[in-house]
Amino acid sequence: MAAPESASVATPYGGLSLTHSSTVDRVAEELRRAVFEGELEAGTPLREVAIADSLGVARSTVREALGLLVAEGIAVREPNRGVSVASPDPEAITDVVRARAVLEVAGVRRWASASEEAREAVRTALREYAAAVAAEASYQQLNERHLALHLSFVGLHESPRLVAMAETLIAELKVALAQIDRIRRNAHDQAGSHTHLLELLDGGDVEAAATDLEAHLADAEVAIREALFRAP
Amino acid sequence: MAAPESASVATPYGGLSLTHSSTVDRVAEELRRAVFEGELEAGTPLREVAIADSLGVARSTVREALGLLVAEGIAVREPNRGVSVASPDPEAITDVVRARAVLEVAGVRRWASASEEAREAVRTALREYAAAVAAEASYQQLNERHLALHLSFVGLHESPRLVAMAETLIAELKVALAQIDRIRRNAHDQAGSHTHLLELLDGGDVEAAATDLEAHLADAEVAIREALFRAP
DNA sequence: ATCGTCAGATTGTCGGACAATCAGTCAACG
DNA sequence: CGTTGACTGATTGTCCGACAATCTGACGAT
Repeated sequence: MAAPESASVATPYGGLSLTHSSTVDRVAEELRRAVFEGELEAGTPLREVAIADSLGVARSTVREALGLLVAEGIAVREPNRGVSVASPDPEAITDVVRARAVLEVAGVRRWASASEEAREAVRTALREYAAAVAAEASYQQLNERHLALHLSFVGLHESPRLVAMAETLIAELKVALAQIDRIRRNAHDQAGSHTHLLELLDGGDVEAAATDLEAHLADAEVAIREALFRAP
Repeated sequence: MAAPESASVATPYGGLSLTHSSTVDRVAEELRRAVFEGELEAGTPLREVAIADSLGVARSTVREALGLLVAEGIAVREPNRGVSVASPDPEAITDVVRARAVLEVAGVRRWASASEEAREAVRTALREYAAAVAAEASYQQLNERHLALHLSFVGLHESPRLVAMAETLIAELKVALAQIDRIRRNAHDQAGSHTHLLELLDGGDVEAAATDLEAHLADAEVAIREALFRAP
């Protein structure tokens, strides 16, 4: 069903794109990076003026960037008290994991009816994760790949909005993970578990894969909670 | 598990609250209202200065409010071209309905394991919807109650984040519905269908309810699409 | 028909300003 | 001794004015 080209030829410039990076975006990106890499501890207040002249931008610009972080759940704003890095409490962890479980498990259940493209995305995400594990990559690399794999499960829905939601959930989770970065989680012996999951999927046993994933998420939740809230 | 009160008595002020309404919030709320009530057609550009001195506030305040609307999917921002009311295209409708289906159906499937509180919320939502139908309430009233009912399905997850997500999805949908408000959808002969669904749930046949809901959403999608994109 | 160029409008960003609110201190008071 | 009230400094919420960069549309030149 080709769209009727308005006379003349179709333009051959379909493959071009240009990323418009506004100052606000760059500020927000820098703040995200600082949070995810643990430079900014949870609960740290993000002072507008301090950030502004630290980055050489106007306060209004910083304000707008902070609004973005708040919308993404990376930071929280208290009226007249400013915004600070979100400090994950136990309920938040539970809720995020539960929400993720809904999105990811439902995605996995769609495995059979998903597009081959989406399925292939899962496979490559797993490959890259496994490669990072084998190469004993940095903790942050592992995290990144691991979460990307989970995101690819949601991608099986082929719904941009569901993926966007999963992304903000994962962003919130990354704030928590950044806190236990130093504690050096023992995690990431999980590569095998994920491989098993994919085998189940390719073998057609979707239900087993779904329950597997659910168990994995439940495990992850208690692991994170213990690392965070059983502090010395 | 009562929290250990730090000596002395527990404060008897638990039931107090105070809603801090910033100017930004009020501006955003006014804009939402205008969009949902059809005063602002889809695609209408939201000029910062015009809104600013129309409401008697500063431009920066309006900018921040617009940022909120964009984050909620009610409006879209194009770089250097400002923000305008989101104009739903067919893909967006499909995607929103698909995402809703995932959240709502998964919620309904949790009926048995949900808290009695959440289940009761569904029942009262249905009652209020039915009452509105019986009273031949205004089109907007019906819409409001109908969507509240669907939101209560998501509430069965008892996950604040999933509910928040469903709310933004519904907000996006309301923009579309505002467009066909004038066209006076025939809809809302659906009260019976929902009552049937609840009977299935209370009877324990969760699966039947889930497939019912799925069918209902699919119907709604084509209805909306036809009303929107088969213009005279 | 395509390409410069120009004027007008609008956004993106800046800088400064001020009242309102908040956290902390500390003295006064019952 | 615990509560209250007043003071100070810091920070946010909001406003105002300004300017460069960018988009839109028209107009004329090639």
